[in-house]
Amino acid sequence: MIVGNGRPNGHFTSCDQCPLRKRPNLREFSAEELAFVKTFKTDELRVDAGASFLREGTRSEHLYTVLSGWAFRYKMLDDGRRQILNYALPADMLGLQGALMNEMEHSVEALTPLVLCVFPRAKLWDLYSRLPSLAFDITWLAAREEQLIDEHLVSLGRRTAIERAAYLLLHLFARAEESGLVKNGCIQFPFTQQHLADTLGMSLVHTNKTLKRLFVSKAVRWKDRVFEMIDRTALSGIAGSDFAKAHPRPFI
Amino acid sequence: MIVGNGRPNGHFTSCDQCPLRKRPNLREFSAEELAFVKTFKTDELRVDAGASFLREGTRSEHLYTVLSGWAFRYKMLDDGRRQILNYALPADMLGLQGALMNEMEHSVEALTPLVLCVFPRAKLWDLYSRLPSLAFDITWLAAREEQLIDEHLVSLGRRTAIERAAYLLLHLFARAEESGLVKNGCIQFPFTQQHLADTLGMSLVHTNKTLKRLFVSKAVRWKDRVFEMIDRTALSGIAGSDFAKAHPRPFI
DNA sequence: CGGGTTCTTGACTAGTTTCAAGCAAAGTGG
DNA sequence: CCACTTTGCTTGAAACTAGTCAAGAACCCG
Repeated sequence: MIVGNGRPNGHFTSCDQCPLRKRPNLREFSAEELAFVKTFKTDELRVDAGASFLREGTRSEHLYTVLSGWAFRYKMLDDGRRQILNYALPADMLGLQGALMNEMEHSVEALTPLVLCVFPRAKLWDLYSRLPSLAFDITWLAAREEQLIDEHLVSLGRRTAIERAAYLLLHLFARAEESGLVKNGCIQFPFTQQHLADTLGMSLVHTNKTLKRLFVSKAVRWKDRVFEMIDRTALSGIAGSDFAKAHPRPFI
Repeated sequence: MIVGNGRPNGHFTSCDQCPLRKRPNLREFSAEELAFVKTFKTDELRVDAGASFLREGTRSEHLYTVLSGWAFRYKMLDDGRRQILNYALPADMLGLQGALMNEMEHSVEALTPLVLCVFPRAKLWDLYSRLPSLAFDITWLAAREEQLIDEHLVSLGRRTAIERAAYLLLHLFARAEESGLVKNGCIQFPFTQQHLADTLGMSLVHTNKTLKRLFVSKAVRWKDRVFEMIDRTALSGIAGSDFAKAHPRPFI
């Protein structure tokens, strides 16, 4: 396994022209907020796919926001069993836990090449005392993350294998869509089946067989790393539920 | 199922003499914080065991802190399958999600008779703008809740039935201990096996058989609603991991 | 064109649910 | 105070679901 190997970055996207700001579902900053965030962001980090840049048991000096790419949060048991907790896409915040608690209780690995905004944990208190609106946003992001995991917990605890798989695909697709990564129903999918298996809490073999059952239903296609949503309604039917339209959300 | 039926309460524990404040692991308030919290708490609510006082899909006008008793957060699928997400004990905050998002995405039910401090959601913004230290605490509480669920997710996804059961008992015992509910290794346990089954993501029957396997190992005893931890090390061994000593924590 | 990773498949085994039934304790009402 | 009902716990057997093992195919990279 590759150890986190971020390297500092020559150029540096200014928050003024943050590409995420253009997204319609992200809330706008006030001038004051923008000014603060510009000082809050001290660096930009690029991480190779497969590298873990936050690790369970370590303290993190920083908070990150994903600028581009996919990452995933995971935990490992001593004997190597891995559980993927959730995925992170552009505008998602990572490492908050390490900034608030003493140590990270999970690791984060880049699934694709990743660009991150770096915020020093030391300035977090500044943010809370000077920009309550941003403090509120951070709490909002933490609450939303919890909500996603709650839903995931229901899947692992109470959904059947095929419901679970369908639900996960629906979830990932919806989030990718929110991030503008979907082009006429298609999306570049960076997962291996092992990733999905470790997310679904199933073995690789059983995941493979379950996905195959899903594919014969013709609701989705997944070939050569490209995932296509063909019949979302059908997939929702298999999953047993669908997602509410995403509300506007904050980011930092 | 009983609908939330809290009734207003004649007497009202003042924050000055909050019984939780005495607990050594809870952080002390400054005079300013205490003064604010006294105005923040507008009511006290008593809920009968078995009543759901927060419900998925509704908006909650309030935030709650558990003063005494046990509650649990859960989600239900359309066909009645239930997944318990986590438990709440004294000093834990509930309903934060509803205060930040539009609607609750889970329900909360009282497991025992419950006493709750009531905070109006409308004043939350006040708190964020005037008391950044408390805002920080709320974020901390949200992050901790997420951490607990992360761990639970690992259990459901990657632990075997007996590891899962052992881990859950260890978890519940540790939290009860933190709350001062344990007296020489014994604790009044308000769960039925159905609760544990819905937490562990297993059927009632299999939960029963798994617990039995645990009991013959003599690491724990559970008779007549009293749970006794006999050999914590042995139980940790079965679970495959134990808990770090709890750090001091905030509450509101 | 290797050599590695990822995907697929079948056969077998282990783990889990479902069904069904019985028992014990606690609560209810005549 | 005693049927009677309800709730929770326990057990065994049968059916089903998921994991493990093993091996081959497909794909990707240098």
